[in-house]
Order: sequence, then C-alpha cells, then structure tokens
Amino acid sequence: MNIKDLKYLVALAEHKHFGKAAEKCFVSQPALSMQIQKLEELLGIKLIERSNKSVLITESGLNIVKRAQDILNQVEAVHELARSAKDPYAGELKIGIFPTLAPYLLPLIIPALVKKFSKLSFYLLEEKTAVLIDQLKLGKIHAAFLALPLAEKQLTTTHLFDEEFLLAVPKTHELAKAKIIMQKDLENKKLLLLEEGHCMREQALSFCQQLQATETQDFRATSLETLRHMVAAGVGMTLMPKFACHSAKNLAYIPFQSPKPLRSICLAWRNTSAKQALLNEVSQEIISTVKTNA
Amino acid sequence: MNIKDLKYLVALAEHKHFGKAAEKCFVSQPALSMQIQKLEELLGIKLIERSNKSVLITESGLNIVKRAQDILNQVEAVHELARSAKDPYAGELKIGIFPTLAPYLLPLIIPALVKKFSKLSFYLLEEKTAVLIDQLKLGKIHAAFLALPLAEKQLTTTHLFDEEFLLAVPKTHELAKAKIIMQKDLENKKLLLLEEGHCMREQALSFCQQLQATETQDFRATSLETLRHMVAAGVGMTLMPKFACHSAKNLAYIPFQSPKPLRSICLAWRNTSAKQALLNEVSQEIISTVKTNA
DNA sequence: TAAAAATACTCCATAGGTATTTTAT
DNA sequence: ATAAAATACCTATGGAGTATTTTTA
Repeated sequence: MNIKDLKYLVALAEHKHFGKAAEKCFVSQPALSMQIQKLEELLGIKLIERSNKSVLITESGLNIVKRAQDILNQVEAVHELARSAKDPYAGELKIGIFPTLAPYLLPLIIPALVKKFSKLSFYLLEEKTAVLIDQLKLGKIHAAFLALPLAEKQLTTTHLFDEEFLLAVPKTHELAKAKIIMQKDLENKKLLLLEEGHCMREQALSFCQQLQATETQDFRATSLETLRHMVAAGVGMTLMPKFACHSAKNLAYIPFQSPKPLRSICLAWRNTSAKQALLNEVSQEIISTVKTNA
Repeated sequence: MNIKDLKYLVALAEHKHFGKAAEKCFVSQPALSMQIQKLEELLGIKLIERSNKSVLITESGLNIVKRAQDILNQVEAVHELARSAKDPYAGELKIGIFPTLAPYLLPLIIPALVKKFSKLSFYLLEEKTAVLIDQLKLGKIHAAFLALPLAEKQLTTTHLFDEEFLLAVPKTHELAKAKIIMQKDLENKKLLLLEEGHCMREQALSFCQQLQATETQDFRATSLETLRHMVAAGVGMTLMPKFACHSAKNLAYIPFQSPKPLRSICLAWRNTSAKQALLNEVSQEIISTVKTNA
C-alpha cells in the first residue's frame, strides 16, 4: 500500500467524483481510477460503488476512509515534525475561532503573537464550534479557540482565560444606571439571544435558566453586532461578553453580582499534534497578553 | 513519502544496523540505505547518525520513528478492517419497507432471516415508497421492499411474491356471506381508501377504475389498521392485502373472482451495490419462507 | 584490517500520461 | 446524447538488485 493511494481514496470520498478527485490530487482521472482499483484488489474488498452518475463509498470503504484520513494526518504530522525540527518557530499555524469571540479577541492577541512568533504564518478560520471541532479532527486546522467544557477525548486543551458576561441595556432602560445586576433584577425578564448553533447561545440560555429569565421568542440575532444594534435601538437587552463591550451611543454595560456569568475559553488541539510544544508556548503568550491588556 | 520508507526507518531504529534492518525488511542493505537517505532528503533533516560501528537515531528522528510506528499500526488496521469486511455474511444490512407491508410481512420473514444469516445485523426502515427510493439512491439503505412496477433503472429487483387483495366488509354487509366477489358486485360502489403517498392507494385506485367503483370522498385513512377499524365499525368497505387479513369481530374478507387484484412485491437494490450476492440469497430465503408460511 | 555503510550501475515494475472505449442515464 | 468511469498503450521515474568502494573503529 502507498500513502498516495490513501490520498486518492480520501479525495474520492470527499468529492464523490473520480475526475474532481483526480484534479485535486493533480493527477489524471485514469491514474486515480487505476490506483483505487489496485487498492481494492490489494485489500480484496469493494471500496466504491461506481456508476457513471454516482460514486458511493461502501460501508467497509467508509471505515477505511476514516483510517486513511487519520494516516494522512499522521503523515502530515511527520512533515510538521521535520519542519519544526529545522526550526520549531517556523511554518504555518492554522487556528480556528468561533464568531462571538473572533472579532474581539483577535485584535488583542494577534499583534503580540505575530511579534513573538515572527517566523510563523498564522491562518485563521472563523466558524461555529461544531465546524471547528470537525476541522480539527480532520486535520484541516492545527488548533482552535473553544469554550469549555469540551467532551472530545482526542483533543488536548489549555485554559486561557475566563470571560465575564455583562448585561447590555439601552441607556434609557431602568437598569441602565444600576452599578450591579442582582439575581432578582432579571427574574421573568426577556433577553435577546443569538440564533441556534452559536455556543454562546447555549451558555446564555443556561444562565437565563439560573436567573429565571427567558428568551425573546420572536427574534434571534445572527451575530453579536446585530444583537448590539438591536439593544441600542431599544428593542431589548442581552448578555455581552466583556471583550465585546465597546462603548456605544445609547448603550450601557452592567456587571452581574457574583457568581458572575462567564465563559471559559481554551485552546484545543489534537492529542497527536506535532505542534504540541509550539501550541503550549502560544497558549502561554495568549494568557499573558490577555492578562496585561484586559 | 512511502509507507515502505517508514517500515525501513522503524526497522532501522529497532536494529540499529542497516544490514539487519534490511534483512528484516527482505531487501538488500543498499536498498534500505538508499531509501533512508531519500527520506532524510525529503524531510530535510538528519534522522540517523551513522558510523560504521554504530547507528544512532537523532532526537527529531526519534519523534518521527514514534509517528512512523503509529502510521504502520494504522495501516495494519486498514488491512484488518478489509479482512473482516470480506465475510459477506457479516456486517449490517439496512432494509426499507413501506408501512402497508411492514407489520404483516416482517413477522413472517424476520425470524427466518435472522436464523439463516446469523452474523448479519438487520436494520429496518419503515417509510413510504418515495422516501425509500430516495434513501436507496443516497446509499442510506442497502435494499428495500417495493411494489412493482418500478421505473427506476438504477435499481435491480427480484420478484418475491404476489399478494392478493381481498374485499373487507362488515359482517352485516350484504356481500359478507358471498363466497367470491364478481366484477359487477362493486360497480358504482364506494370504497374507503388510504391517504395520499401510500403506494397501496394507487394500486387500489387503479383497481377501482377497472371495477367502476369509486373512492369515498370524505375520508382517507392513515394506515391499514385505521381502515380495518373503519370497516369493522360499519362505515364502509375496502381492499385489504392478504397478509393483513387477520380475522376480527364484525369483519369478513372475501376473495375476488379472477383476475384477482394483487400487488407484486420485490426486493430492490442499487445496480452497483456491493451486496448483490448477499441480497440475492436474502431474496431466495424470503421467497421460500413466504411460500411455506402463506 | 575488518565490518559496515555508501556508491555505481543496471534492470524492471509500476505510476502516470494521452487517447479511446464502454457504460449508464 | 452525454457525462463519467474504465481500458489500452506508452513513457519514464525510481525502487531494488549485484558488485564494488569508502569509511572508521
């Protein structure tokens, strides 16, 4: 068996089309077709159900594709190891981050990271948590900022910081002049929240439950900025993570009484990552940068 | 990079001797020597510290050896997966079946199938015909029980059996004591039928046309059991497939004069299915089970 | 000087390309 | 009729063999 064959198989599983897969692998369609056939012959099983209109992966094929992906990640890790053996601070670092954190955290830390790890090329992927976890497992990114707790056993995490949530209200609101929000202030009140799929939505919902507050039923925002504008327009109030609390006309941010609601942010990477050592250093740098700037 | 190269590297790390390692890999010493050099060149780092008396693995070499071992294990796992997938009588078989057949046919055949194909895990999906065909094409199920005729060219079918329709009437009905239903008996009569989307509805409608019978306009049942209860309650009469004709209080089932109305049931799978052979055997088993039990 | 790795060279298996055919919708 | 996969055939890369040389404890 050959690593290339596995690449071909994985590409085929991804594109479900011999021509497209071949193109992605920079070989001709017959070349890929032949190698897949050889692989099937070698393994003695059908991996693919072919017709001219559809390419389906068989059940056993799917299992093998998963393994193959893993193997390709490991092979990539070998290259990574070699690169970082040449210079641990050189190469690429692809980091995922979710949308309710990205625009507020990145401006804080990226300058410091770029300065400290000047030979490293940073690539950023902004996606919702579920996508990030998939991409991590698939080896498409090296690490991701995620909110704890995390149930993934194959991921290593370092805790970076806890971010407090403040209550965002219109300046005209009765709570706008409060120094602190008490438990009872929000009882039976309605909050504007984000749409499904944002991890922050879940965190906010669980905090709502504690406070016996509820969600406004007829509206869900697609981003924190939308949410901020809704609040500024006087439509309602919401929870806002501290880094996102830039002062704005018509807006007041008020801290909660302890226990304050917060989200716990970590950096996560595959247990098997070749960049373990580097990622630990990156984590340390983030921690200290956030500490001095927050 | 090549899996063989990794084997060579791991063997060398184990034996710390090019000649011995080469022997273990069933190649000549120069062959192994060359490939290790090529690997070092590819990765751009020294993996081995050579002298004629000692072979030492460098620090980065050691890390890579560990990875390589892991990769070789994974590759072995792929072979293992393939080996266990080879037994066509093991694994999963996902079969779709439509709701007017499922509860009557399955109790007949599933015990026999489970006994005959004991290493196979059967999964059943009960959905209307249109859904089943979609799921088949998408590769979500391996096969489906469907009523003939079938317009799908990409599906292979084996005819399993023909199932006769009987007339179900309340015992108080004028036809309840008839031995046989003649063509003219139903002329201009009204029948209770199933709701849209059931293939049996279409079959019944087409038979109604032949007999110049019509459908009761103000009611459509959602299942055969509802239909049976409606008839038992004296609301009207309907067609009932033979397997569903369990005797019930207040109900009589009467056969039709030839040509009897019937539905033709087949097992269908993708022309490209990897389980062709198995499915043919399953079909045979179903045919003989139905024959002996019907 | 002796054991072991590296080099030189030759061969051939096979991956991969282009052109074409087959297949299924 | 058409899109897509399979086949045929050719080329060339590179893996592996044997014979030999170089290296260094």
